[in-house]
Amino acid sequence: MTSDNLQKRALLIAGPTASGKSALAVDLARQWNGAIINADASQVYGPLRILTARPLPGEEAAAPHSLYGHVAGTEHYSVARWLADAEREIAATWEKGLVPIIVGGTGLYFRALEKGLARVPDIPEGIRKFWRACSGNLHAELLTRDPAMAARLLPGDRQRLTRALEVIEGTGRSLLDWQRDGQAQAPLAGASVDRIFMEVPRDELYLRAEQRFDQMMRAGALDEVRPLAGLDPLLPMMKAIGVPELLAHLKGDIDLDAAVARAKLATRHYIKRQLTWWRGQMEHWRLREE
RNA sequence: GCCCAGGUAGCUCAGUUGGUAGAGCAGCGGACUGAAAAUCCGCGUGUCGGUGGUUCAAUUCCGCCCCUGGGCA
Repeated sequence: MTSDNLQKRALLIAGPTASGKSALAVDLARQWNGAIINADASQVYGPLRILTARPLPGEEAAAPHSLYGHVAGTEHYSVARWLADAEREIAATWEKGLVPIIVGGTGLYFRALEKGLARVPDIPEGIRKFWRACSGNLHAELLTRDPAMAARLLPGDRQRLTRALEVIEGTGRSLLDWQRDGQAQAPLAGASVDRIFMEVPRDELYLRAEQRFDQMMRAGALDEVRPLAGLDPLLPMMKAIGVPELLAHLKGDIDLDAAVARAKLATRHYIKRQLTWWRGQMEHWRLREE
């Protein structure tokens, strides 16, 4: 029996943070004979077990889990790396005759999974570092090198301007052209896909997220963050909710209550952005009331 | 009880030499192609504590009352 003879299936579960995705994933993994694959950008980082609400060892034992905590905190993970990892895990899951259940809250990852991602060559490290460190007027720089791309970006959006600049310099072509070339990988093409978006009233979500942060504090979030103090604050892991806030407290800049309040606020803002993403980009998802 | 300082947006406050008011934060809406738990953009009518008076006009000036904080007794 080969996998070609079977209808390939996949289940996608998405939703804002604290909406109960992980628990549902485990339930469905048992029912469907599934294997859970993480689609949450921060949960990939090894050092952040508590603060990213990664599944507990007991939960991980209940069904196969992958792409959780498999990246070092000093690495620059990315959508492209995740997509490659996910593609590999999905294929391996199908090989074993299991149903991949992709669970997470990172909208961009799901977008890449379903619609693919432009195939842009790797940018030399030196070029990436240069633009990330550049403190000048990035929009003006881009305007002279790649006006078409500059026209699509706002002057304040340094992150996207940085990306556009490194691509035009590193490849000699506009990111716009790379994107127009079409999307390369689309691991789920040809598979039968079910999509679930966790629908929870916003007030309820905000409340749960705040309670969950208190639990994280009790579980030792401060100790989890303490060893990270010397790392480059520009590393993606260092921007995970709770990390900058708790580090600021450990440095003595703010008291603990203020740090906790800020982290909770950051979580609410994040939830709001997640809801906006799915409203705008993922209308084809079916809602599930939890 | 007396004196002083305040009572303006959900919160912290600014302001109007009298022509009914605006910042930050919160909140809300939006964008999103290799950092995405990231990065960015947009949205400000509220009995200006209450009530009487002066005035063409009061949130602004005056009287009284209520509330809050501080001080004196």
